[in-house]
Amino acid sequence: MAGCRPVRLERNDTDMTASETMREMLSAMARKGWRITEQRRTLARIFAEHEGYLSPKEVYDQMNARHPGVSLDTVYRNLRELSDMGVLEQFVMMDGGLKFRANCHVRHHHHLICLSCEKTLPLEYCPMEDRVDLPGNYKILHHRFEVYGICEDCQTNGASSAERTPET
Amino acid sequence: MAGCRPVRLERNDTDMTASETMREMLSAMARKGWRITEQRRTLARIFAEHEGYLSPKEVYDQMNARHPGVSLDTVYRNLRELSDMGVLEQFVMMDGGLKFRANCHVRHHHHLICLSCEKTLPLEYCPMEDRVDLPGNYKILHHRFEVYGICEDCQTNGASSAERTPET
DNA sequence: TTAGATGCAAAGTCTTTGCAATTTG
DNA sequence: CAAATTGCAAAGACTTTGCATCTAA
Repeated sequence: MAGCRPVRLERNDTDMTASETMREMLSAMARKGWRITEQRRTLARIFAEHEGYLSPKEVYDQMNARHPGVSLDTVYRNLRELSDMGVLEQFVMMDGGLKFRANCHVRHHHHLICLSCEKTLPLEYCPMEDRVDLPGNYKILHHRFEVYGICEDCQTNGASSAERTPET
Repeated sequence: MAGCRPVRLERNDTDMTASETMREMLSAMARKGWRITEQRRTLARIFAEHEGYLSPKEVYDQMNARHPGVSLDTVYRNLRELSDMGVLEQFVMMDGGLKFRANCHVRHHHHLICLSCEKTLPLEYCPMEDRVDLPGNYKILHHRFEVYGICEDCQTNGASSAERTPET
């Protein structure tokens, strides 16, 4: 998907188009034996076309715009199930809010996240690869690395609307 | 505080004792013009004596044990205000749950967190120091780096009680 | 046809707020 | 004493659940 290209690669080196992404999402659902309902098709389209994270509410709003009448709980159900099966990445923002995005599973990476518009840019670098000096007696299971900032567009447009200081 | 020593230093190289930590917390409150109530004294003691994170509910339980009759909303109020003023570090766990700990403000660092008992070990390493190749057009504001695992004690004791897979 | 998906309404969890009563300095 | 702090109860935000109805395969 568009938001998934590694930093400093040209735009279309490894990109999937939105429709490729959408096809992938739908076939993942099908592989799981899911029925492809109108809503799920719409859901897939929304994430395929959006680079970055969306909150349940934002997804709900976009669903309603394109496919009026959906209910918020169905959106929640589908988001949860899709992230359980790895099609979406779930994410807890620093203020505790939930977010989802189409999963960039090309390779392990981290994100640079715009605090204003919440678009994300992948970072190829992973601090776990060799730098960290970890105690040997821990069984290491996960890690988390994110960088937060304001992207160029948002700096220019003074679009500080959604900008907020993370609470952590 | 005890949990604040950097990895691989001997236990008492840079430690503050619990009572030193407590004194610091109380004087920070006083500097802010706060009244030192029994509850706040108890709160300070709890965090001074605990290495690692505590949820609001855990704090509430410990408060009740030592000083019966506190109300949960007062605990929330004090936790929020203390972390606003930097005496406590607030933290959103990967499942969205809030946690607090006495602030190790000795120097910038990150944490290795046990998923079972939630004790934390500070990591001196910071990925932002030189390694990451960030785009120049972002205004970088924050970052977050945590490593999750199971500590030796919890591996030994099979104390997998609280162990859960983070949802992110 | 029928198992799976949805909408509705209700319940749950966690956190915050308003206000009167209490306590600290 | 005066102002800050607390407890209580209620409201809020967000998410999940139960169940009858509907629908994709």
